[in-house]
Amino acid sequence: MLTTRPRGTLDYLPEDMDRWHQIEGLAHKVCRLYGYQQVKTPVFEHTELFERTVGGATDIVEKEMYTFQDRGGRGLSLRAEGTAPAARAYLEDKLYAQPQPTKLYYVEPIFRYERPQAGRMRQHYQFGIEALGSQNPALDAEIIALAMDFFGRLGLTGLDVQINSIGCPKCRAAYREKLVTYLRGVAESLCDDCRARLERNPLRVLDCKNESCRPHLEAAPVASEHLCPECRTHFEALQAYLAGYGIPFKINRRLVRGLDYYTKTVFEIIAPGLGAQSTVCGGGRYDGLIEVLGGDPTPGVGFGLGIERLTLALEAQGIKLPRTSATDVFVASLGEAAAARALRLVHDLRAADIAADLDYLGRSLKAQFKYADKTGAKWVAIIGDEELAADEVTLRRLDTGEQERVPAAGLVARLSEEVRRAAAGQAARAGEQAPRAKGEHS
RNA sequence: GUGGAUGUAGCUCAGCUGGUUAGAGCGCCAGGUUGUGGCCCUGGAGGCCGCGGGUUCGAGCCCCGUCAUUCACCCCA
Repeated sequence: MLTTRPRGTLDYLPEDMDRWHQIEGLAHKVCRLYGYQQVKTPVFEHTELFERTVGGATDIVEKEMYTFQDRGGRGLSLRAEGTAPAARAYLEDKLYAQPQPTKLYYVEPIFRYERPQAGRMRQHYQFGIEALGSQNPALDAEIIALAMDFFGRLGLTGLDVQINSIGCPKCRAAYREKLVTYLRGVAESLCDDCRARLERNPLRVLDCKNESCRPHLEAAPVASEHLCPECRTHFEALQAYLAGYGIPFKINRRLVRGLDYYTKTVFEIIAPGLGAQSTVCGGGRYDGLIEVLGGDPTPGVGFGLGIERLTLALEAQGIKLPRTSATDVFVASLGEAAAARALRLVHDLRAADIAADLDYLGRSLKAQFKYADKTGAKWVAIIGDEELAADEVTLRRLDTGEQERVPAAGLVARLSEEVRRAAAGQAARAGEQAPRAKGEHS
């Protein structure tokens, strides 16, 4: 083999795509229910978009971006994060001139140069939403509710919602000073990483996982207890709204997100059974971001939701989504004349929106049956000499083994009816499932 | 970037203290019925034992390097 897929990337194979389409389809559906509209932005952006918004002192910008120059000498980077491109599009494409607030979503790949591990890929997909133009805490609650609704409809349980507030630039400056003063006092007891972070990004010291730092950080001042009145009111309102949605949550006073643009609300949704990378959804408010990009002050709030981690969570809970891509009918034939007839029949079936397939390997009838069975076909239509003479086909249901002779001319109409009935049954079952899954979270 | 584990058939793995033609189960293909799937039986195809070097009469097994996978740290979805 000449080469393999690059480290930290995944091939999505046919067997994966049913689940993928259903997850993405559900994202489309839930977003429509909540009034969010889809955008697609380029896979690469000018590097400064990420440098200026995410922050130059963050790991993402310092060491994780796929950055390159194009042939015209432009400095570009593969999308390292979802919010900044969406915010850029909002400003550049003047979405602020549309009815407000602007509620957007996307399902797109993100690229970060990291060491791969469970739930971490160099290319991964995020379903993200962004609500721009309102600082109403009800919107912070809405996006959390949307995420939980989405998870609930997939049947996921045991999710843990953690929220915090890191304040606005006003209260954060005062708090930051207080924190740095405290940390300097205990600096000698902290690990090397923390001492370095103390100067560059002191808030991050708080969620250091190093055991030796823990005791010294217990007494450190936390942001949520040093909020200005506006931020405190916002945080309290968010909690009231979440309660109103019936969403259980925990306040995690050490939750600090690593991106510079966050203000006020930050949150994570953690799924059980994922190993070390257990956050399936993370986000928060970014009221200063649009200004950094050169626009008028415009508040915003959003989240990113990792599709690969979601998939791991579904597997951990044994949740299998139904197969949707199988062919409806396999047309088996015996002999050359019958094969020619089968070809025409398949053509007619497909024209009538019935998924039909046939043998291309000259296989025995038995082998054709095995193939039909393994590929998930629901029916096999058999054409042999007898059927050819009578202008009929033998139609067999593979799940029940029921078999009958039907006129060839009536096959399309007959199967159309069956396929429609099956689809209606499936829709009804899906409809029953949703409220029950949703109820498990309230 | 740091640390640990693992690389043998498409998949999951065996392979005794280095010793002749490298095995199993599942999967794939075919046959058992020249008109019928799932179960069963039989047969077949498929492996430069990740790659490169070394030790040895002899290496899948030992040593070194390298690449890849994987888990964890950092950080993130």
